[in-house]
Amino acid sequence: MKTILVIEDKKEVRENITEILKLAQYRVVQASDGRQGVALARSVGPDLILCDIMMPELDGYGVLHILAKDPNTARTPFIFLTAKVAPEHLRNGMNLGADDYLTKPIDNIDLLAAVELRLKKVEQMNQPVEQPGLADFLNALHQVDGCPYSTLRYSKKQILYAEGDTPANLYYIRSGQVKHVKTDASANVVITALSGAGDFVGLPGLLSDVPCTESAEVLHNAEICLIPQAELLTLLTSHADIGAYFMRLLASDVRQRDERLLKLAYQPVRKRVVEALLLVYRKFYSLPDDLVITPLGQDVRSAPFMTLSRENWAQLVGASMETVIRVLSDLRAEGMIKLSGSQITLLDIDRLTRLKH
Amino acid sequence: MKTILVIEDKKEVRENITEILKLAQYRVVQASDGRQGVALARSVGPDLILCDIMMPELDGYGVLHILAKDPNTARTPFIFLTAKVAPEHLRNGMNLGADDYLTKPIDNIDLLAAVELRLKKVEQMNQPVEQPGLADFLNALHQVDGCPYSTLRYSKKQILYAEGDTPANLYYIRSGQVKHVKTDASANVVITALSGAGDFVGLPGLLSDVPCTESAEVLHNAEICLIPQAELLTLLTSHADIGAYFMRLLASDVRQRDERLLKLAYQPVRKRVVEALLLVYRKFYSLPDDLVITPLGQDVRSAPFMTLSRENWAQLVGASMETVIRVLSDLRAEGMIKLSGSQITLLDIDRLTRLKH
DNA sequence: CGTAGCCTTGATGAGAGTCAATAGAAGTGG
DNA sequence: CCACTTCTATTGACTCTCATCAAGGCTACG
Repeated sequence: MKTILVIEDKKEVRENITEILKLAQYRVVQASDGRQGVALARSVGPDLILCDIMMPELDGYGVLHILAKDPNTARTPFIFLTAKVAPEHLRNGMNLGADDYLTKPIDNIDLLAAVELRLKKVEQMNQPVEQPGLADFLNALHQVDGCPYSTLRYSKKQILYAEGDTPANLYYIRSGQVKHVKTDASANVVITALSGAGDFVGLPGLLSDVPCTESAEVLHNAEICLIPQAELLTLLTSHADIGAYFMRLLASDVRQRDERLLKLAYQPVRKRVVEALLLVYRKFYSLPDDLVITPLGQDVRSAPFMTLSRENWAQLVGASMETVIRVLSDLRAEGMIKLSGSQITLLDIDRLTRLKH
Repeated sequence: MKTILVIEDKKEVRENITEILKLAQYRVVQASDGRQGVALARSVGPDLILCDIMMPELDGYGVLHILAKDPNTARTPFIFLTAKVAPEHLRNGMNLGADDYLTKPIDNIDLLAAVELRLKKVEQMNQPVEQPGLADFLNALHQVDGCPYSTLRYSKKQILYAEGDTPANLYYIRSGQVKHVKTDASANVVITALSGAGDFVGLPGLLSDVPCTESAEVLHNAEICLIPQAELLTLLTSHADIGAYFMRLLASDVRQRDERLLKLAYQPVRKRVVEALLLVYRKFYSLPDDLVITPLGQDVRSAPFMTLSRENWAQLVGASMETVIRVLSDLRAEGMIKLSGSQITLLDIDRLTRLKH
């Protein structure tokens, strides 16, 4: 129920208005002079204010002037009530920021119409503007031409950002594959994540102010959009849905890493290698039909085999390269995969998936 | 620069108004009848519309009626210009939703004042409401009484949420310690994170719609605020700064996990045990002075030793309990720590920090 | 045709997990 | 308050996975 504050010194008029408003299902708060009106406006926080102009103590102009300065009441629609019909008075009130102006004797219909309209207007204003949201943002990234962000082609082994960099962009992968690696003092490397078409890269780095603690390197020739940090921040603050989307992405990143943490801690290398094979396969070579994104027309699934250096596999598994090679040889001997150079083909995905150890 | 659309059929009046507005540094678009006015309003998207009432083709009421229904123009302030001063006409216009009403002959000062005021009003409305933001949100969580969220006391071993749950709350730890664990099919457990006073727990779980893949368990008696999911979502959409804050938290979570992934993959148990000791010490027992949060008056640093079961240490390190115990015995033999039951005291933090293997 | 960069296989040993038995600590109930 | 149970910590013995070092093969490319 909406609350309306009526500020009017003449009791009769005030109660008459109150009665009508109450009949129309509004909650009404009455003030008999300007000073009291301001106090009530502040304490009650009405949804709309009806205010007489000519009053003792503090007149209507004064009330509006005061309330317009208070951020808590500045947005409340304010309607003047008065007998004055001279144009210059009307101007006076409107130029102070009143939203409407009812002249006495007040017609009931006019009163209710004016009140209802102003309440509706406020409601309308408070609804978030229908801005281009998440969907448009994502679509824009796929525009072949007219994409609002600069798009670059990267070739194998190029670095998007390295540890220690202060990143200036968020990267959106239109096509290609990117690995995120983290290196320690003894030059040990793990691949912390893989990104493919449709993924964003570099978000955690952009959000913390400290320099990157990981680097991103292109695995296969890629086409990547750069979204400047400033632009990203604007998007995030102005579009709640885009913020929510990125938050979900981060949340899922956290989960994926937890998963890997658990596996790394307790599963033998053999199992981890198989998981890595399936991970890469699912990520890059076998998207479910409804998720296939082929912005440039190529069907990623058509790739007959996976190509990743043994070193990369090792970094993904978290084991030495020799060990990974041995496991791969075993799997080949068991007829589950085919190896030819750096190309690996999964021959029996079912068996790999069911593999217990 | 603001754009103003002037809809007026009389060329002389229109150009006069245009001239004045241009002098006042507005961009002006002119329409000579209502139909054209509507078209221009839609294509140009002006910041304010001045519109005559009496016009051929489509009169001012009609223009307002149409534009008020179009979500793209409904928010644009609309000012009527007319010679009509009869109150009922004024009502007519205002009840359609006009924001002001200037009577001809138009006084330049009034025109500029009215235009400026309405533009200012829109700007004011578009500014996000000065709601309590991030700082207030965080403060509210620490209110001993009057905390807007229900606060519960949890005792050791209580579960906040378990794997498979669909979480309904975000948890804020006012005091105490919580561990996040992840379990696999063979009942292996890793602690993926530790949370203490001032941390939020359960964010990733709330953001993805799939059930939890980890669980959270209280380590030491804790006092925890529950923030309902719905409330959180409201906060996130309405307060960009709170959203940004949580995003940063998630980003830092991702980084921490990457860090652990690397260490788990390549560092020997001994090193990992030492890291875990220092991690827990830094997290729970030696906050830098400016970060000590003692909402309930207790100084966490005063704890003389760390208490965590050997099993927990093992899960944190990602190694078997026996192995961890052996490493701890070694460290004791080397004089770096003191063991008495489940209590561990760090005797030589410097040496532990510098330890290479 | 040579060379650099991968990939592969072998031998070896240290690190870390498992199982099992014992020693303390911390509750529990009479 | 003490005996009893139950959990938790510790130590030992054994096994096995996996990293390391080393050497040889394969492939691609100039």
